[in-house]
Amino acid sequence: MNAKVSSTRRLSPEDREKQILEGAIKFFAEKGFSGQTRELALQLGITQPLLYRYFPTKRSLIERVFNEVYINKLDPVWSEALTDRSQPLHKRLCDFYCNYSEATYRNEWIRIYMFSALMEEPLNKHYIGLVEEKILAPICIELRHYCGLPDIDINPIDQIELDHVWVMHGGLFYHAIRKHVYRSRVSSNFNEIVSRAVSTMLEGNKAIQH
Amino acid sequence: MNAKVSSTRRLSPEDREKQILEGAIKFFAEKGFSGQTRELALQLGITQPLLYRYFPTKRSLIERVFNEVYINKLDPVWSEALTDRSQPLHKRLCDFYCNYSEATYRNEWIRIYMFSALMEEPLNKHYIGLVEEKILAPICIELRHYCGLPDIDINPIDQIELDHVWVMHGGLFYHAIRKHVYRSRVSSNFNEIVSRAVSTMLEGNKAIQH
DNA sequence: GTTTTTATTTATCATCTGATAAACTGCAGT
DNA sequence: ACTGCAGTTTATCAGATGATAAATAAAAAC
Repeated sequence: MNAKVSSTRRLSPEDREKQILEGAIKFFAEKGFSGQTRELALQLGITQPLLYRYFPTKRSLIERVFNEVYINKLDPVWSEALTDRSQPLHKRLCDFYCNYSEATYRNEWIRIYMFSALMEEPLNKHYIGLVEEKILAPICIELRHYCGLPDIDINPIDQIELDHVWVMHGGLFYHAIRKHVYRSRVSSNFNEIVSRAVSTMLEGNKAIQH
Repeated sequence: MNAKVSSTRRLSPEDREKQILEGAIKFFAEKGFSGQTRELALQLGITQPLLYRYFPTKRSLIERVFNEVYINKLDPVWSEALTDRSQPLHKRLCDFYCNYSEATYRNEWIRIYMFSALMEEPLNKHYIGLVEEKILAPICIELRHYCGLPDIDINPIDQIELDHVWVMHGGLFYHAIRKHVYRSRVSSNFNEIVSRAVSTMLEGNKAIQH
């Protein structure tokens, strides 16, 4: 039954580093950053000092984990597609959340993100800024256009407007939190959830016209 | 400037226990449960072994923290008021989230909740069950009635329907996560956010009638 | 005022934990 | 087959960390 877990064979430095990094992602996603190097090594089937041949400190390994998980996961094409008015807004939003969720609503991504946020890692604030600038502000603008409200040139987007869009965005993100952090039973058909949430948001906003 | 922090005076056991418990709530909310007893003691202005006179183990202190923060925070009156059809649903939902958020969208509550969820504490699953049963399922029922859809007796509430309501609920909860976990700047006028989210949700659902 | 009680501190333990150094071993080059 | 390089392990350290026992001191009891 494959009892030998890719055991203590000699690997090339590149392979070993990659193996450690990927193992560390899984490990820290599960245990948080206070997880211990010995337990990580055990899980990798190597000895603990070997980690220090590839990463000078535990902290440096954690920072490599951040890079690996968060670098270049937001494709700028997606946010450009958000503003392509040749497509109906409902479709644009559904497509966007389909792509976005596939990239980020993953177990390791979500859990490491929450751990890092609780630990006040700068990663979090940086990422939030990106989300507001590249995703939520564009959605606000498109939403105004959809509802026939004044353009951004007339009055700029304010905090209340941004927070209103955050409710849908956060609500969808929260689906991933429920799945990967709470480990609740959630409906697997996420596209259906997105489609309903987007429809409701669009029709609701059109109806109430604040 | 009150440099002496309620210093090393002798306190009655009740007062000391209360002081430790309240300090522990603040402390663990900030550092997570891997925060160290010596640092907690320092923050309280007492020595570390004194903690062990009042709590046999660190774990027992953590469990007292859970009790203190989460016991009886959900007033059953709120969920009853949700189903009182003599009031318009919009008002009922706004009132509910106003009360609910005041009780739970607090720094210590939110942060300890996220820490405990990531650590797979049973607290979390228990609480989620309560939310679905006492809050979200009733909202689903009221929403059907509001939209003129078939009653619960005809077809029961399914996972998709629950998840749809979770999007608004989670979106509002996520506001508190942004504030207390991410520590982002959020608009302070939460009632306005709630009112808009509820209006949008109600009108949107009426409009699309899935 | 003396004694007793008990809240609190000091001193300390055993284990854990990140990190280092030296020994070992598989493999490439000759 | 021998040699040397480099990937890996064993042994170990120093400081941290949860927990305990004995000593101290403030308040209560007499």
